[in-house]
Amino acid sequence: MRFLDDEWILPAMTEPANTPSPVRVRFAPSPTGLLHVGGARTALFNWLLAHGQARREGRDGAFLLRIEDTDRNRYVPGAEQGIVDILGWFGLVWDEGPDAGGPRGPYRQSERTDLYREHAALLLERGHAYRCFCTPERLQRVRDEQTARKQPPGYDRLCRDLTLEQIEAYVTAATPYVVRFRMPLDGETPVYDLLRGEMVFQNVNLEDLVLLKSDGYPTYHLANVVDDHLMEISDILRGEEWIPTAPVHVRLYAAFGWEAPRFAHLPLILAPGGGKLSKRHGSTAMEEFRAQGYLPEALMNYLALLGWRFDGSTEMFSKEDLMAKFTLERVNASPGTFDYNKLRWFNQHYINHVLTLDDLTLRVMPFLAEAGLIAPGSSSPEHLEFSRVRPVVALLKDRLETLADAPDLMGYFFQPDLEPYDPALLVPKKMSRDDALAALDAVAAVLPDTDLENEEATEARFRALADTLGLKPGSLFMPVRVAVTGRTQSPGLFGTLRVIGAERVQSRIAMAIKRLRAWTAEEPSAAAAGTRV
RNA sequence: GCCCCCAUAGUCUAGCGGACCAGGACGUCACCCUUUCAAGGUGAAGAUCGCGGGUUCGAAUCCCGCUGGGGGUACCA
Repeated sequence: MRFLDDEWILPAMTEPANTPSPVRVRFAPSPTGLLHVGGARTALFNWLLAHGQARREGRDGAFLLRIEDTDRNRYVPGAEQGIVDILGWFGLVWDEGPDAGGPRGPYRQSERTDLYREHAALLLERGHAYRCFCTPERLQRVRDEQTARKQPPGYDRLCRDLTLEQIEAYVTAATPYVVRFRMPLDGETPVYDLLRGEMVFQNVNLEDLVLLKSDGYPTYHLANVVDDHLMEISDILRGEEWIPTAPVHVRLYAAFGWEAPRFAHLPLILAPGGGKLSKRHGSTAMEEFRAQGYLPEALMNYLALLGWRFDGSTEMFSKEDLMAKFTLERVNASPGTFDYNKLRWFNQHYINHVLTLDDLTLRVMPFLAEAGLIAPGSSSPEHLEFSRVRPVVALLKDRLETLADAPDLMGYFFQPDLEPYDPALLVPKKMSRDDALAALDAVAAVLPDTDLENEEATEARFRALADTLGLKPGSLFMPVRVAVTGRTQSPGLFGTLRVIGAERVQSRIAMAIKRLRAWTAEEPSAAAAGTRV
């Protein structure tokens, strides 16, 4: 199907009348620690806007990763790699970044300091910025005094109008200085936000923010504006905490003579009790959720819905669904509370209903290996433990809320012998020790010539046995369950027996009989008697 | 204190002037299924649409005020 010969269609194809403008967005974390879920959601929305919405609309969409490592004091070695790793695990891919490269690099701000210094100099030259020689101590003192007088704290602009002579004196004395932005003293600055519409700020309330620190590194405000312009960012999607300084950024673009990108300030993610989501409430870092056995799919689905909505009733969204349906227009402006419960529900749902058994098995294996239940190895179907783990996962996946639940739930399938358990568990309520013993004896007797592979036949046999003993089926099943698993809760008995295997089933029942006898002899006790009627 | 943002059940939300005595989901409770626990199914409770004024024939939906929650107020991002 080619249109090359269609003369009249050619011009339109080579030179579209209205070239849709490309959408270039960025996620710009600072490498100061682990990636917060809020940051992950910001990254997600950026990515969805560029790779999803923009591309669907026939525009170019690029997602860049930029590392904002301009704070030497908070820099954490290895944090950048951690962020790159976890974003990859989360499922995001970027077109340009410190690792991926790209035409607008470098993508690490510490490698762009010359650029910031040049731009600060430009602003100085044009009178849009000034050198401030105030010491941090003085600034602190000024703030303290203002607070004491119940005045709004802020820089008193002492250095805003120094004379040339004064400046020269400071410079020759090699006094350290910062470069501050010269904000208009009056008037107002409107900021247009894609989610909120126009927000108007009175310039009197805005400060002469520091652009270049005395160590020569830029602050966020300068680096951000310079980079976003140089990297041709079209849309800034960032956290709501940036709203207060957005007007300054707008003024900065104007001072440089640049067109400002569009802004969309994403709503904050709040903690269950209100306030910032912090350690006190539970996990906050993506790395922690990964370690706790959350699936990236579930996390993505949950995080997408925390602030974005498709139609109010659809809730299950795969990555592909989000790509196909996400629109910035449907992002909410109001903050949302992080609901650990709902996240768990999504995780459970993906584990039990979305992932294939093979996939789930592969993901569970590292957790089992970590707990020492299976041999470590690569996560692939070739792993020698795969065929052993798979049937166990099939049996227990419906009660797995996180992958990390696996070791506890599955231990007895992998260990040769059971961990010690309370023999009293072998005797169900309303049953006597002798009844339980009789049941176990009867089962033990029948086991050698029972084919556990045939669940239905085994069940029929056990039911008949219960009937002969005058027991309800459940009363026979429970002692067997406890004998074989060491606990009162397990998957269906016959599937459990099948997977554990005849050999271990027999030895565990024999052991249970032994312990039950011993237990009764040694402890004809009140506690045990009391639990039974 | 000052500046700013936000406001539908405990939580996430649908709703964008009349079809809403407000819909979905998590959570909670009950029942069903059942060999235990889950999962699953069915159903229920839960919202004076934060409050008060307007505008309108009519407001959860528009406007104003208040209250509440949150954010910012660094040579951190």
